[in-house]
Amino acid sequence: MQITPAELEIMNVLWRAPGLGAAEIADALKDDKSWNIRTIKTLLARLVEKGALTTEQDGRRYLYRPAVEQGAYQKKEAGRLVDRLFGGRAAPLVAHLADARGLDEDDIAELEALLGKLKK
Amino acid sequence: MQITPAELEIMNVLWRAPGLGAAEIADALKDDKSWNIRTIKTLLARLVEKGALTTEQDGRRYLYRPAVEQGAYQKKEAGRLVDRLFGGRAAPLVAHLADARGLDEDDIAELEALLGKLKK
DNA sequence: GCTTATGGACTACACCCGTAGTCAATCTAG
DNA sequence: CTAGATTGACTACGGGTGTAGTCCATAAGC
Repeated sequence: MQITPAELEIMNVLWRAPGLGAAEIADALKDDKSWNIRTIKTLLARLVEKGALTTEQDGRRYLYRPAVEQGAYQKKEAGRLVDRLFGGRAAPLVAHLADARGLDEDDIAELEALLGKLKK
Repeated sequence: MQITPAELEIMNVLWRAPGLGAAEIADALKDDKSWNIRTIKTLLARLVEKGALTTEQDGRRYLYRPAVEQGAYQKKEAGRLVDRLFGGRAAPLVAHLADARGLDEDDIAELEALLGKLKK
């Protein structure tokens, strides 16, 4: 199930707030993307068609909610990136992230906890 | 400078061994991808056109070498993924990677060293 | 009640991408 | 020297993707 970058914007909204209608999604996105409502409806239709969203009739309109778990999707995509760019090794990716964007205190603490658990 | 997945396969070869000709690249890829030499040449032409490769004439053929650093490209793409999928936070990505693919001893050691340095 | 806004369904269209094919020139094996 | 292989340049083409437009039915404002 391939989700394109534009479609992902929609998914991100619905993962945060499942069960919105097209107009509400448009509203949630209006600050970041200047998308015509038609565009959003096209993306919604494609996502439904490819099984990434389910619909529920609500009067004259549909309410949309994700049919795929955000975590599962993130995991799959992260794995793909690591394979494509880093030959499957995760550590260099983390090093790059640390360098490019900097990890803050919380990130570092979180990672340390994670490593501790992994070493167990 | 957008590099597509297919183009990235070429870049990966040239990052490892800059200065190859089309036929040599085809040879380096023949085990993983069953690409026609035409396909490879098309990808090379597109990469040159978008400035990701430089060429050097060598008799009747070209030798290709990357015009972008692998590290810089990796960094940019890693950042894009984190933004698109994780709202900019790196730690959840690492958690996913650890979960999905498992980090081995070396990875863990590497990350610990990295965190140590970051905490400085 | 008429007009206008809104909903979903279907259609459009240009550009990108993967995957080659054609062509003309040139190199190479016999 | 001739026939085939190889090279880069250009062309092709179907499916995916971003970005809407059209159509028809219905809801809502006046």
